[in-house]
Amino acid sequence: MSIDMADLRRRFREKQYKVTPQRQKILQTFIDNQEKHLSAEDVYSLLQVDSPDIGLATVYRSLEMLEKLGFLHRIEFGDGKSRYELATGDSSHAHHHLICLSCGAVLEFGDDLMETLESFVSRTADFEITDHQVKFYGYCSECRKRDE
Amino acid sequence: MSIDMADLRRRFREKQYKVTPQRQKILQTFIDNQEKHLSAEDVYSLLQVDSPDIGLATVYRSLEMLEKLGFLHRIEFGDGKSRYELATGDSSHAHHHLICLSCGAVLEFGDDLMETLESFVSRTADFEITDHQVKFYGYCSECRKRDE
DNA sequence: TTAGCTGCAAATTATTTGCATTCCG
DNA sequence: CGGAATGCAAATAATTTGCAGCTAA
Repeated sequence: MSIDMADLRRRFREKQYKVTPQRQKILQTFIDNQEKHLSAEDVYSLLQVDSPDIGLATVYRSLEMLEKLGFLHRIEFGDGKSRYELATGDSSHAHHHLICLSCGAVLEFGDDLMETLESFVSRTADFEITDHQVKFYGYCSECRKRDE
Repeated sequence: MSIDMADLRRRFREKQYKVTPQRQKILQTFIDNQEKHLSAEDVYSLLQVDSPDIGLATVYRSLEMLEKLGFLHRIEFGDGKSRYELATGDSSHAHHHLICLSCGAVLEFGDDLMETLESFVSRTADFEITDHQVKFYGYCSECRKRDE
């Protein structure tokens, strides 16, 4: 169910894109950091250790293409930079975030009610939905405990 | 149910903020453009006509404070710039967008199922939800008609 | 009066682009 | 080999900040 390098090779061939070591390492970075929401700069820093030769511009270009090919999903938390996460098969469809207005923590959660809402919207608005993104803002238990 | 200048005056007094003509005009711009999602640059341009003396930095600073006070909501469509919309009383709580991946159109829709989802999440994740934002990506009827 | 605002310009930050060089297929 | 991809540096674009002068309370 998860993405691997074989997928990458296959999908790239289809689209005539070249499988370069840079692109593989960038995708690998996401595979190795499943739970994180990495910005271009984050990916660049993580890669510096093993591949100090890779350029930031290449990271940007690769993130864009990996998103177009469906390997990654872009998310905006409103902090001025785009972040990406691995589009893991089925669940790629639902990435919901709980954003704490106090400490800025980003928690994840999965759900199923979304399916209901989605079909409702699709029917009501005559709009073919292919993906969705939900963000809930509020206060996490930690902060509530601390501030009460 | 909608926000007006009297609200602004009242809320500003509470927080010791000054009611300047610039701030009033910026809020007025949103009142006059209810259905739009305005970026800082958009607001600045709209104001140039009647108030060419207002600075872009002031627009940025005002948008930030108006959001903090709850007059505006910030939304990110992933196009590199932040946008704002009037936080209209109750319904401020729900701003859902249908974003067409083909033409980029942003349609709005309101719903009630969200309430259900919200209470579910709140219970499951021990997170006090104060606001949420939902984005559905897909294809609008126009584009589907054209491209089929 | 005076702390808070404003406009302007300069500084930052994220992202994009031009181009000579390198490399996958 | 040849077009696509890369690295670097320069260019953009959005947003922020420093500061001297203005103004609402």
